[in-house]
Amino acid sequence: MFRALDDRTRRLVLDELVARDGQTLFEICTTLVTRHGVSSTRQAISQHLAVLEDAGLVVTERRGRTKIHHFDGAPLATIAARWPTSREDTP
Amino acid sequence: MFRALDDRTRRLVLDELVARDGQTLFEICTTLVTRHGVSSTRQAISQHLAVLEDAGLVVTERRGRTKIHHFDGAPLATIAARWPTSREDTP
DNA sequence: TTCACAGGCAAGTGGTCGCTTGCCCTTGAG
DNA sequence: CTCAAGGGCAAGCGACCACTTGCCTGTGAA
Repeated sequence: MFRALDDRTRRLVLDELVARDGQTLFEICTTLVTRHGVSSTRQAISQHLAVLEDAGLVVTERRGRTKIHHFDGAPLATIAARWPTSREDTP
Repeated sequence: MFRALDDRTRRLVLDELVARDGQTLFEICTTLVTRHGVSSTRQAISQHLAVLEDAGLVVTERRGRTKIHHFDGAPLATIAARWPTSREDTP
């Protein structure tokens, strides 16, 4: 999961899915190109989505011949559970 | 900072600093070897600490000829600020 | 002052990552 | 049925990363 976050494009994909949940692959491609300055092939985005998916940050849902992508922030909780995020350890 | 988290050894270093704050380089090396199964050179750990330091996750403090390392979880807050960690977005 | 200790700098190397290219499979529309 | 749309699989390539090796710089103790 930490590897999934270590990429600017993947973080932008997460941003986009948080902004508009339930997008398809092509929608993500176009919004990434237009809104953010990302110019990548469809395959690149597809591989990024695969990494995000098996990191648990993105859950997919087949809908006919399209594939809907949803954001899931649950894995991020392991970060806050592992290290103290702020000054709350020994006050 | 995301790159700093994308490494098992660096995450273990953070664990060690959370467990016992204010260790030197050699202390971190020995505790990493004894407590966790890490076998790395001193140079490797030094480079890891450098990455963690300029990610802001570790702050150093020169004390004579030794260097004390402190953990700082403040940069982790940017993660929770950027994406919803749990189901709190649109309830 | 002298010397051992804690740490830093720099180059080289094997491995992994991100991206591209090319081809294929499944599904819904006509 | 026919065929184009949405997406997946796999190989190849360039670039970055983690680690090692070797040498060097300050600093405190004897």
